[in-house]
Amino acid sequence: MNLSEKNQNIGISVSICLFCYNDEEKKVLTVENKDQPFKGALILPNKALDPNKSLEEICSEILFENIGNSNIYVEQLNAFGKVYRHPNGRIIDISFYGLINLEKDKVILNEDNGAAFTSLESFPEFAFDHNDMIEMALKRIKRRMKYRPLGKNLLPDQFTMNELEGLYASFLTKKFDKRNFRRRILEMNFLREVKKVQRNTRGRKAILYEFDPKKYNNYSKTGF
Amino acid sequence: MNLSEKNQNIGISVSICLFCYNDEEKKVLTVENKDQPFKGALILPNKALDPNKSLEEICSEILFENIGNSNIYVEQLNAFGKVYRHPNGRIIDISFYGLINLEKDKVILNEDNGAAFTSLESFPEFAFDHNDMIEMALKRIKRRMKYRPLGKNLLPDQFTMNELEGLYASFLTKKFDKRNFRRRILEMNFLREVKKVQRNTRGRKAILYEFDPKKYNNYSKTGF
DNA sequence: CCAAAAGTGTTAATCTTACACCCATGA
DNA sequence: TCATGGGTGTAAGATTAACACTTTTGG
Repeated sequence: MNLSEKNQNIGISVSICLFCYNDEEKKVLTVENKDQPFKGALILPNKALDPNKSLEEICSEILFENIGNSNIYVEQLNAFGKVYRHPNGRIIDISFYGLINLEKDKVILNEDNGAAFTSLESFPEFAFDHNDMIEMALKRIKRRMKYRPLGKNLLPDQFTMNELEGLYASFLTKKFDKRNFRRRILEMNFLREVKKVQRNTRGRKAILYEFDPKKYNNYSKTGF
Repeated sequence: MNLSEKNQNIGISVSICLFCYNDEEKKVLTVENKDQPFKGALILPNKALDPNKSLEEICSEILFENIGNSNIYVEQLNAFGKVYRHPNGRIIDISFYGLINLEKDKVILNEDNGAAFTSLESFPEFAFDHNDMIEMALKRIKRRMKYRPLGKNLLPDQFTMNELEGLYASFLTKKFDKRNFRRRILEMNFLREVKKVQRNTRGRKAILYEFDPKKYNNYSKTGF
């Protein structure tokens, strides 16, 4: 392939499925579509690729523009390239997904863009093929959880075992047995007990845990 | 994003890691690079994306041009998009991987392109980032094998248990215990015993098996 | 008859699953 | 004191892993 072949008149956009876990629900960062077609529709934040920037740089820009924080780890999901996926012409979308915690990670939602974290419990409808992207991202996370720990990016620094269980239940869409869950997670040995003060809540106070960064990262890289 | 943003002067290419399993080795389809830079170097077959064709259509064309057969199932691997990955300018490569059997699938290697199946046992060096692509594809296959059966596309219609074991050992880069392997595979119940005539070979004749298409396909879709 | 490759079972250890009650706290 | 949510152990069943010899066949 040489330079003359480069000018193919195909657009490339980058989009991000950024998930958080809040109020015991999983949510995704959405913006309001500003252009035709589907003006006003719910879409994933996205941006045209700049020839001089890497895919990851564009991700950072998307994040900065919509939540005022670009320091979020993302992974590539898929290139969506159907000929007729975008009514305005041929646009290939390279999508990424990432995870965030709304307390730990500073987030300032860009109101001009209609940026918001939208709950997925009620199956919102997105324009274009953005529903497919979200579905694929959730599948990918689900699969990934069988190999690697999840939670560091989604939970606050300290959390209870029940919060972690809720997170797992939500992303794996399955219920756990409290005792078995607790045992299995603790056996993996990437959690550290902190102290016994939990925020004011009814009932018995829960033990707080935090991730042991070294062990968590090891498992994160190499899998269980 | 509107049409005016489309002309970004970024090239898009599609490339394929097409694996086969032959002579008890895994091999990948390679061609000779015809252009500068790295003229003559070993590369993966690839082609510029045409604005009016889907990614999958381009895959078919690549396959047809290099092995004379476009009827090969491929899956998307990754978009490789580093700014400096290609010395001639900004080219995003969307890579796919697929599996083939050289007896079952008619293959006519395009000699003009230097098309060949190159063994991976000796760790050949490729130009550009094509080594990364192969490595990622092999990792992907490895991971996939934990959920889904492998073999239908790689083996002849009828095969022995030892051939299947060799294939698994090769792609998972680990040795198996004959007895345990046999038991586990048979328990999964997607194999059918055929008859006891095996091609002339030293030693005892082996039982031939074939995949039960329905059960194999079910597992292939839904995983174990 | 022997070299080469195919085929075959059992046991111990580990992992998974199911299951129900007591504990600490704040209102 | 009671309602709320947190915390705990065990046993049966399933799965996995380790292990070595016999069978069939062609040369």
